[in-house]
Amino acid sequence: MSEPTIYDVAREAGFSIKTVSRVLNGEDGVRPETVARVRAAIDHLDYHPNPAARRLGGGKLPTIGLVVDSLNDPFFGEVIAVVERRAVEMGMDVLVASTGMDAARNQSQIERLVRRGVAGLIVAPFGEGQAARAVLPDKIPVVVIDRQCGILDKDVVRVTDHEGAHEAVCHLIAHGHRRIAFLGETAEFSTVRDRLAGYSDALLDAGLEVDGQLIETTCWDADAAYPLALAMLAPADAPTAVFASTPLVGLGVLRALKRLDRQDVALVVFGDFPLAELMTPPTTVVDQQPTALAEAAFDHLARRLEDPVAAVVETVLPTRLVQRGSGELPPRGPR
Amino acid sequence: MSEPTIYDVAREAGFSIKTVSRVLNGEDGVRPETVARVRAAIDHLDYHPNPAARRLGGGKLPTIGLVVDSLNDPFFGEVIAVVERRAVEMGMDVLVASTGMDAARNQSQIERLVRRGVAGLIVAPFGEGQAARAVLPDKIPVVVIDRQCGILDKDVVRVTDHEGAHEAVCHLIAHGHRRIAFLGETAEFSTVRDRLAGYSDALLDAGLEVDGQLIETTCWDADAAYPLALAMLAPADAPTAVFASTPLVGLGVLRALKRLDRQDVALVVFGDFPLAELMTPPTTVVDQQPTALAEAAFDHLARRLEDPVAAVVETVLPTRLVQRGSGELPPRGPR
DNA sequence: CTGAAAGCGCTTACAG
DNA sequence: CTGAAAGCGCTTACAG
Repeated sequence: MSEPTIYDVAREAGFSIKTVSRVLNGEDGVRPETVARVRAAIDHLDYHPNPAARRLGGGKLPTIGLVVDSLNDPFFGEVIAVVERRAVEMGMDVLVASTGMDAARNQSQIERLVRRGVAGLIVAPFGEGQAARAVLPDKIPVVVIDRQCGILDKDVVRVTDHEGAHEAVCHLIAHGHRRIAFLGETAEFSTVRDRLAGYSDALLDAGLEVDGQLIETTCWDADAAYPLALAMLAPADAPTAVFASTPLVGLGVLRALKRLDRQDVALVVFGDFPLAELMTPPTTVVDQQPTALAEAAFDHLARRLEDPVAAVVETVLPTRLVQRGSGELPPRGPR
Repeated sequence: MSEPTIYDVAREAGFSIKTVSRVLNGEDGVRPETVARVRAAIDHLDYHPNPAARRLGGGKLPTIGLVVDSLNDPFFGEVIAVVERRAVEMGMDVLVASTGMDAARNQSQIERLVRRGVAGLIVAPFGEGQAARAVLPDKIPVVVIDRQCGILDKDVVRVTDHEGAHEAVCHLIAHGHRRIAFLGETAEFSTVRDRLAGYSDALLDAGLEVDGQLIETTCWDADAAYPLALAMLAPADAPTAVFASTPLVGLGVLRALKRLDRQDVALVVFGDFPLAELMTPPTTVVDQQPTALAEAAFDHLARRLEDPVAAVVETVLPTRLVQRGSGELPPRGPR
């Protein structure tokens, strides 16, 4: 009728509940024969430990908390999908929380998940250095994804922002472009700063000047990026190429290009997005490989769940330039 | 140091823990003055009830379970975002689970969430009639979204699949099309069957024949849809318009059109998708308004959380034809 | 209107 | 290698 408990398993196996608990938690110092008998009872009764009781007794929930900017975003959508699949494979589940890029909400969401008793956290952090670090708990494993935010004492999994941007801009330069715009969200984000640095370094490496007029770092989202992209691209002396530091900004640029009915402006977007291949021309991107990033993040969390004092590691995954057409356009002639 | 408990609140307020519990659960029969004193103590100590203890005592977790086909899907991404926002607003959190369109996994995911003790469930069901119904729990509120699957004793929130498809196909007919293809996933889905019926009825209403050659219902996903769409559109006597029953199928069609370098085939997709407006021509869609659907689903769940025996309701939200260009193309001439 | 008691199903700390 | 006891922080069922 009702769910079997640890007492039912103990009775069935002929041992005390403590021994069942030992088997459940993989503690050693139990005779193999005993382990087998307990396992058999567990299987026979289809017993599942009660997570609430386990939690109350002093353990953690078999649950991973995932904190991201936004839940309806293709990049984080991939991350959520991978984390959930991996979690379920090991019998855990996933509590999701979004920050909406708000510092206060970021903090309250993390506190809520910790209070719930999640066993570990995967977080796309928010803020800078001490502020970003301070809201992360120390009692449970935390893996930081996407951006480092100056956090040095947690595992971090991110991509080569500087190198990826550098490669993209070198690519545009190699195709003949000299006036290349940079459009990004606020430079509050370390990822945006890194990508901007990669952009600047690529220009300097090629002996080109970094023109502040061609740099826009207030494109909070696609709606904000659209008018800024329009303003950047409308003039007669507009740049011949654009580097968009995120898909959202890229979307704003694409809308502006559509509005201007221009298909001759070269474009590379940092971050792949669905339907990029269906744009006209198809959009060249720097692929962040969110699936690989999420897999790596989960690997690190699983490792730290087993060994909480493992050395802190920073994993920097390579990006991949995906040439689809828009990044290979030559500079247009003067109009 | 450690978190305050109900005993701390009781001591601070000068009442027993039972009275604190009453205030916490909004039970009536407590003097207003007492409520105020307890509330003040709660605020003063920044007390948060321990969910695990509450659960173990016999209550439910302050948690909503959300079960969908896939977590990285624009439609469900919107649903997840809305559900999480609403849940957090009422102090609850969200466990997500994906089924991958697999019946066994669907069942195990639901069982897992129920075992965890979620207070309620929002489910995009899977299967048909008795099979779909059987896996849903009866002890907690369940709201079914997107498709009914013959489930009659649970709240359902879905859209006008038949009418939306009917309107879309009438729209194509009004623009002069006579040979209109239907591309959909398996007819196992009631939504696909409803949309197919809407398609057929629109043709019949216009005195047109329903040609089985123009109906394809084995486009499981975008990769499967692509070759099927290619085969459908390549011949000289190909249909002049396509109705795609989901965004995934629409994506396959768009790829095929790109491959064939054709911009003269009319297209309406059931379900909006990001960047539809950036296609060439921009894609006309039947908008399912996932945000409104998710809001309605949450409203129903919240209602049923308060009143578990409320009458079962089926909510059918209207769709909205969004004309962007691809659905307004005239039939091309013979080649 | 308020409270004392028992119990939910585990875990930790201690014995043997 | 195994177990008896206490306790985690709530809730339900029962009193008064």
